[in-house]
Amino acid sequence: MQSNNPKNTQKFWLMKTEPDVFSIKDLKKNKTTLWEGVRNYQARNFMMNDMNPNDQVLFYHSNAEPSGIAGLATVSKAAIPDPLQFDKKSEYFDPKATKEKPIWFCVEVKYKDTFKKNLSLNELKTIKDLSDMLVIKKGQRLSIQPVSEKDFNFICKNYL
DNA sequence: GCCAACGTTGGC
DNA sequence: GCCAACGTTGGC
Repeated sequence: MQSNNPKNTQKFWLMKTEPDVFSIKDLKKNKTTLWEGVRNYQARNFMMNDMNPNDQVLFYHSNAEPSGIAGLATVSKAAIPDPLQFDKKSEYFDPKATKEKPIWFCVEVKYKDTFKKNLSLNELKTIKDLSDMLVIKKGQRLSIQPVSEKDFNFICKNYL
């Protein structure tokens, strides 16, 4: 699969996770994790086609109190077939997937940093410089979203 | 726990 | 290929 973007360009992302399931603390403890269980084609396509090692990630807690950006991570490995699609016992098992023709992919993500204070969704919505971010848009459910370099840097500079 | 918004499925 | 019905996400 050919990417629209050159492989050597560093890109920026926001990745959502429910902290009850897997939080920035868990990532810090584990150092790296496979971003398994994504079952949305748009999010899959980002991982499969556009995410490369060394891309930077805003680690976002959803369904949290409060929801918001909790940390930083980096993409440490390019996409591989999501092992859970082959695991009959997993809730992410997909009977249509085969080893020859996997359907779902996941990247590996590595811990980088934790925000001293979560940058909550409420606060994000009030920041004029970040008004283009997808995550603040109503009804935006995509669990992996592209972030502009400008927004990424602004957040790190002012809120980390 | 509610429900708006969105994605997916499947009948036609 | 349309679209109604259903399932899921995720803020609140």
